[in-house]
Amino acid sequence: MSVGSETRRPPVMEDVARLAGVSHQTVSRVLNAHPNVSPQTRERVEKAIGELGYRRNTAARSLVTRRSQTIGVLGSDMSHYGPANTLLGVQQAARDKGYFVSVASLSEVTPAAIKDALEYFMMQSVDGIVVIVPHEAMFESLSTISMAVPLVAVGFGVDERLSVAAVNQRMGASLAVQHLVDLGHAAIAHVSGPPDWIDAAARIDGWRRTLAQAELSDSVLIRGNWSAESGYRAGLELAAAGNVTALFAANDQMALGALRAFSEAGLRVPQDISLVGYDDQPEAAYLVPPLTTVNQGFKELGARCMQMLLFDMANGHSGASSVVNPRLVVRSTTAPPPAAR
Amino acid sequence: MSVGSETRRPPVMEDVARLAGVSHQTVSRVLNAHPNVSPQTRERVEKAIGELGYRRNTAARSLVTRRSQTIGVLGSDMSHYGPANTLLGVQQAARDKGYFVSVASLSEVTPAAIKDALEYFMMQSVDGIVVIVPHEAMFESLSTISMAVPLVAVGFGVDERLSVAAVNQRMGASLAVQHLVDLGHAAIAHVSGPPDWIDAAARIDGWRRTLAQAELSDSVLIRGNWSAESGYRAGLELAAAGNVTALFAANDQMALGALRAFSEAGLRVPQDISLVGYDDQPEAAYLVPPLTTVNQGFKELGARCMQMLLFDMANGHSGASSVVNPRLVVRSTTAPPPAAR
DNA sequence: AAACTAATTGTTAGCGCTAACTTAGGGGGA
DNA sequence: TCCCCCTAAGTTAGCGCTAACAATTAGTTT
Repeated sequence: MSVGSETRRPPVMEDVARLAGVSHQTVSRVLNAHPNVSPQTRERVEKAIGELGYRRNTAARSLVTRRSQTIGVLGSDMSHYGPANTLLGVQQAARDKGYFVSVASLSEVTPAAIKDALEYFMMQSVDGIVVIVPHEAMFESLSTISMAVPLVAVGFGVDERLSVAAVNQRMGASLAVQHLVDLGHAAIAHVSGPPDWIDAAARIDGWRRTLAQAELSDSVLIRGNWSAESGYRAGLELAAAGNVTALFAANDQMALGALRAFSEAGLRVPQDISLVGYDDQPEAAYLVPPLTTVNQGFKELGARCMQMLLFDMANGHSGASSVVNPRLVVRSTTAPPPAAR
Repeated sequence: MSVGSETRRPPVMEDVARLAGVSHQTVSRVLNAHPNVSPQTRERVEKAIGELGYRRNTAARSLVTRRSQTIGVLGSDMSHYGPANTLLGVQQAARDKGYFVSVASLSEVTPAAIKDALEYFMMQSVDGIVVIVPHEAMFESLSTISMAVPLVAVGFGVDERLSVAAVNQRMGASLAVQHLVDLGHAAIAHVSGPPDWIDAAARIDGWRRTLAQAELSDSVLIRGNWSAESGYRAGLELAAAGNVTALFAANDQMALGALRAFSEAGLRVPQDISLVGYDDQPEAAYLVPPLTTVNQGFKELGARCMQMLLFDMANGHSGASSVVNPRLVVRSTTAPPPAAR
C-alpha cells in the first residue's frame, strides 16, 4: 500500500505525453527534433516537459540507439600540465557537442594496463576514444588490438592506421635549438624525456637534425624522465663537465631542475650557460631568470582531437591527421655564449 | 536478405545461454555472482562467455537496475596540481570499485555554470557526484539545488548538510606560520588565494589565528589569485615596503612568483626574507633555493572521497566528513630573521 | 467528386537485461 | 511413506525509449 509521501520515481515520456495530450512517440519526436511535428504540438510538449522537469533516460535511449553519447579519454599522467590541458580541451569540446566524457588514467604504461583501460571503455560502450598517451607501448597496443570504435591518438606521428592530432615536436625542438645556434652557441646539450615517449623521441630528433643542419657536431644527450629532479641531475653533470654553453631541456620542469643545478654550481644563466625549456607552463615566466621555452597549444589540441573524433564517428576511420605548430617564447635564459662576448 | 559478410552485431546474453545450454537468466546469475548456480553450470557459462567474447550491455543493465555505475566528478581548474591529483585518486578508486568516471570542468565558477554541470550529470544519470570546487559559489549552489543523488564535496568545512572530504587547511596554515614564528619571525605576511575559495579563506584564517596565538599583531595580507604572476606582484610590493621578514604564500606557484620578485629586488631568501609555500608540488624541491612548503595528500584525499561516496550511495546521505592532515616540509627558504642573527 | 498526395500523429514491437515468480528435483523429519 | 523445504534451474514481464509501420487528416490533382 503506497503512501503519498513515497519517493516518486522521475517522470517518463509517457507522463509528458499524457500531460500534453499526445502520444509518447510525439514527445520523442519533439526531443529528437524530427521535422514533422506541428508548431503548436511542439510547444505543448515543451511546456509539459518543463512543468514535469522531465529528463530523458539515457540508458533506455542508448539501448535502442546503440550509442552511449560517451567518449572515453585515456591518459597517463594527467597531473602534468600538457595532458591535463589537452583533457580540458577535449572535455569542453565534447560537452559542447552533447557528449559525455569518461576518463581513465594509466598508473603505469604497460601493454596490460592499456588493454585493461581500453577494455574498461568497451564495457562502457563508448562511442569513441581519445588517447593521450604518446608512448611506444601505446602504439604497439593500438596496432594489435583492433578497436571496434573510432579512436584518435594525441601526439603520435602521422600514420595512416591512426587518426592523429599532434603538435609538431620536431619543429618545436628545431625552434629552440636554432634560436641557440643563432645566438652563436656551438655546444648545445639536450636533456630528453624517456625516449620511449614519442614526444621525447621527436624532440631528440629535432635537436639532432637542427644541429646537423648547422653543421655542428653531435653534442651531449642526457636522458631525463620529465621530472625536475632528473633535470637537476643533468644540470649538475653538465656543470661538472663544463663542455657545453647551452642546454635544451625537453620540458619546463627539467629546465627548472637544471636551473637549480647551475645555480648551485655557480654557473650564471644566461651569462655562462643558456637554457631553453619546453611547454611554456604558466610558471615558466616567473622562474629566475624567466625561462625561454616553446609554447604548445594544448587546449587547441584537445579541441581538434574531439573534432577529428566526431568526424571519424560520422564517416568511419579516416586516418587523418591534424598538426598544430608550436611557438618559441624568448625570455631571459638565453644569450650569446661566453666566448662570443 | 543478409549475407555472411555483414557486420555481426556483438553477442548478447541469449547467445551465451544457447552455447552453454542454459537459459539467459542463468547467464545473468553467473555474471552477477548469484549463489544458486552449480559449479559445473557456472563453469560452462564462463567458458561460453570467453569463447564468444561476450560483454554485458551496460545500457540494458542500467535501464533495469536504475543505476549507471557512473560517478560524476566536477572540477574547475583541473590543470592545477591539487585538483588534478585529487581527480586521479577518485578515478583510480572508482575504477577499482567498478565505477565509471565522468568528468566535467567548469571554465568559470558561477552558479549558472555549476547548475549546468550538475544538470549534465543528471542527464547522464550518474549514481553519485564528487565536487572538487571548493568555492563559495559552489556552497550556495549545493544548498539551493537539492540533489537526487549522493554527493561528496572536497575541501569544504564540516557541515551536516554535506558529506565532506578535506585537508585541514587551517592546520596546514598553522604549521607553516608556526614554523616561522618558531624561527623568530614577528612580521609574517600572507599572499592568499582569492578569498571566495574556501581553501584560501581557511588558510587566511589559520595564518591569523596562529599569529594571534603567538601574540603577534596582524601583519600584511595581500590577495593573490593562485598564479605565479600574482605572487610576483605581491613579492615586489613586500620588497618595496620592507616591513616584513617572512612571507607565507597560499600555494607553491605564488611562492615561486614571490621568489623571483625577491631576487629582482635584491632580497636574499632565506637570509633577508623567509618564504613558505603550500601544496608541495614536485617542483618545490627544485626551486632556488628549495622551497619550504606544506604537503597535502591529494591522491589520498581522492581515494577517501570515493570511499565516502560509496558509503553514502549504499546508506543514504551521511553528512560525514573525513579530514586529512597536512604536513610541513622544511627545506631551504626559511631561516631566522635578519635581526635575530 | 473520386483518388491520390503529403503532413502529422498514433500503435506496435523490440533493444538486452534483471527481478520476481514458477517449476522440477532431491534430501530430511514426522 | 508422505509432506515440507531447500536448491537449481527456467519463464515471464517489464525498464523507457526509438524505429518502423499504420492511421488519420487536410490539401491537391484529375
